[in-house]
Parts: sequence; structure tokens; C-alpha cells
Amino acid sequence: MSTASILHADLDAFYASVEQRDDPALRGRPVIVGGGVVLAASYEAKAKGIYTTMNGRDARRVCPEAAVVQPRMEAYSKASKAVYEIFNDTAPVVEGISIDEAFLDVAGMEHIGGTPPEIAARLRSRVLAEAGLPISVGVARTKFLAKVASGASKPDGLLVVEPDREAEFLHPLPIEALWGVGKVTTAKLNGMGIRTVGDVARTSRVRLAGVIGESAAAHLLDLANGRDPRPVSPRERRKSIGAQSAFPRGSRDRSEVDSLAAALVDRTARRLRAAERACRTVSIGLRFGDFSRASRARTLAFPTDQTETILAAVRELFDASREEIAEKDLTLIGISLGNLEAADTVQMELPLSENDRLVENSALDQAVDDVRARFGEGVIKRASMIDADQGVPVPTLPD
DNA sequence: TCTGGGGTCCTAGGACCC
DNA sequence: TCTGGGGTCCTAGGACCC
Repeated sequence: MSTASILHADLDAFYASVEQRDDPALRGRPVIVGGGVVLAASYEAKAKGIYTTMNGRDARRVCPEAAVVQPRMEAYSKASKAVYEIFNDTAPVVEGISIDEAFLDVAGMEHIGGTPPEIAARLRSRVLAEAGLPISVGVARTKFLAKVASGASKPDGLLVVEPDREAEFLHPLPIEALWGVGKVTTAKLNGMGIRTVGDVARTSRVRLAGVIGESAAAHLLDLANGRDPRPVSPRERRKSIGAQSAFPRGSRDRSEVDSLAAALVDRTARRLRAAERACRTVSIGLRFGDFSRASRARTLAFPTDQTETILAAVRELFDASREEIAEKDLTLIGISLGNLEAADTVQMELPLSENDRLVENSALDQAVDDVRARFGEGVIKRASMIDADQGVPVPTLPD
């Protein structure tokens, strides 16, 4: 059908590479980013058995000669922006996947940029020359194949999968190479005697579906047979914003939980407002000492970007979880804001006295006047009120 | 490998509506 | 009086990804 014109570009050991770039003393040495847990390891460290998410103490025991550096998120974010500028300069369509990884579609660029492999080679040398970072690139007909190719080319590699050699490349790989196959699905498929991508391709959909469900079966069969119609397209807007934090081990009382929750709400609400978005669903996530998890969610009648409103919802959710928290050893809490909308409709909480409740409309008018006096005429387009008895604060709808 | 912090997507059941 | 099917929204949990 078509030619291999999708690039998957993936920076190598990204955080560690930025550290080695910025500090010549680290070059050629095993480098671990992150103290408590390994966030990234240089290839020299990986060669000694260090891997991402590894416990920091174990890492230092396995590789005592490694340099351990604290993460510098701002530096990584800046480096990522510089690399993305090169991506955008290389291809008309760029789909960012994460801070260190993107798809580029270079179809139809032969006359201006050369063939896809030529474009990929030039991209690699530009990222090295201009951003000072090694990057691996896979080139193939589909996103999935390009992604697998970049992984196989690492570190600092380039791999082109020609359309007539796709099965030869893909089928010998272990099933974990398929998108959506993790520990659980691997165990299930291994139980059926399926170990490689080729094994999946040769299994009937009905047989697969019996073990992993209809939709996962169809998805895996597509990937294993080189079918992946998803186009490279710029990412949609983010669907949720969240923050989480692990608890130090040991006893904790209610006020500790409260203050950590409040800090997380403050952080996420700030990010929400900075993104000019509002949320309608507020959820909390809990993790316990035995690594079991629980979550609670609450959907508001109106979207909000107000810290106080979000915090009130979060407190309700924690109240609803009180027994669970009392019984088990709480080790992590998370806050997530979902159902995001543009922030042009926002719920605000306004105080209302018992008296006001008897004359709600005039109280609302008064509140609207107050807000306009403080923030200007234009901030409110429409305003309405809902019943506080429903546990939802009084909203206004600023423009 | 005993576990960070950020996310996405899927499933299944219940409430509610027509 | 009893009963159908389709659709949406919400919640909780789980698997997976970087």
C-alpha cells in the first residue's frame, strides 16, 4: 500500500542525557537521576543493571560508582521544547506523545526534504548538533511499527522497516512489544501458549477474545498483522489534571492527611487555572500499605476552577473514605480533576446568609454587582444560582 | 523490582430518561 | 399491570503507558 513515511522519534535516556550534556564530568559515566526512586538512568548505568522505577537504595548498591543527581524538571522541559522546535521544523504534522517522544509524518516531502530515511537521519544529526542530545528514530508505514522500530534501534540509532519486511521484523518479537500488553495480559496469553507477536497473528479472534475480551483481541490482532490506521495528528487537549504524593511510612493522623490533600488541591487548581480550563469532576485516589487502591469521584453541577470549591468536594470524598483510611495503612493520596472544559464558564462560591436565601434573586444581583465592582464589568455574562442544600455552592458564570 | 508521578482508555453496573 | 430496548451520565476499579 503506502510507503514508510511515519517517524517515531524518542530521546535516549532523556533526563540522564540532559545531565550528561550539562555536566561534562558525567559523560561516559553511569548516571542516576532521582534519589528515592530512579527516574532515569544513563546507558552506562543501564548496563550495570539500573532501570527506571528502581528503588534508589538498591540502585546505589548495584552500582556504587554511579553519579546520583537530583532531577531538574525545568531543564528537561526546556530541552524538550528545543527538540520539539526541530520536530516542527522537520515535518508538517507532529504528534507529541510525551516530554521525550513524538510521531512525525513526512509523507509527500520527497521533493523538499528527501526520502523518509534521509529526513530521519538529518533529524538525528540536527537534534545532536543543536540540542546536544542523542535521539533514536524508527521509520515505518504505521505508528506502531515506527515505535517498535525506534525502540529496537536504541541507543542512538535509526531503523527503517520497509513495508515488504514488516512481518519478518515484527513476528519474532515477544508479545510485550504490542501496545496494551502488560504483565496481566502477558500472563494470560502465555497461558494459551502465545509468546510472540507471530503467535498472536496466527490465533483466531474468537480464541483470543475468550481470554482477553472482544475489543482487546481485535486491537492486538490488528497490531500483530501490521494494521494500524491511526493517523499522526496533533494531540487533543488534556482530559484530566492531577497530582499525587506518597506518604512517608509511619503513623499519620487526620490533620496530616488534610494538609497534604489541601496542598495537592492547591497545586492542581493552579495548574488548572494556568491552562485556562475548568473541571466538573473531582476525584481522589488512595493507595494503601498492601498496594491496594481505592478511588472516589464527585461530579459537580457546574464546572469550577476555584481552589475552595474543589477543596470542599475533596473533603467530602475523604469523609466518604474515612473508614477505609482508618482500617488500612494509607501510603499515597492523589487528586485528579476531570471532565475538563474551557474556563469560560466557571463556578464561584459566594457567601449567602439565611436572610439572603429568602430573596435569592436580589442576593444574586448583589453578588454579581460585587464581582463586577472587583473584577470589571465584562467578567460576568450570565449568572445563576443553584441550591446549596444539594451540597453544591452558589455559582456564577463569568465570561 | 516491592512501587514515583504524571496520564489514557476500558469495563461494568446503576440511575434515569424516552 | 407488566414489560422492552436504547441511550446517556456517573462511579469504581483495573490495565497500561512514559
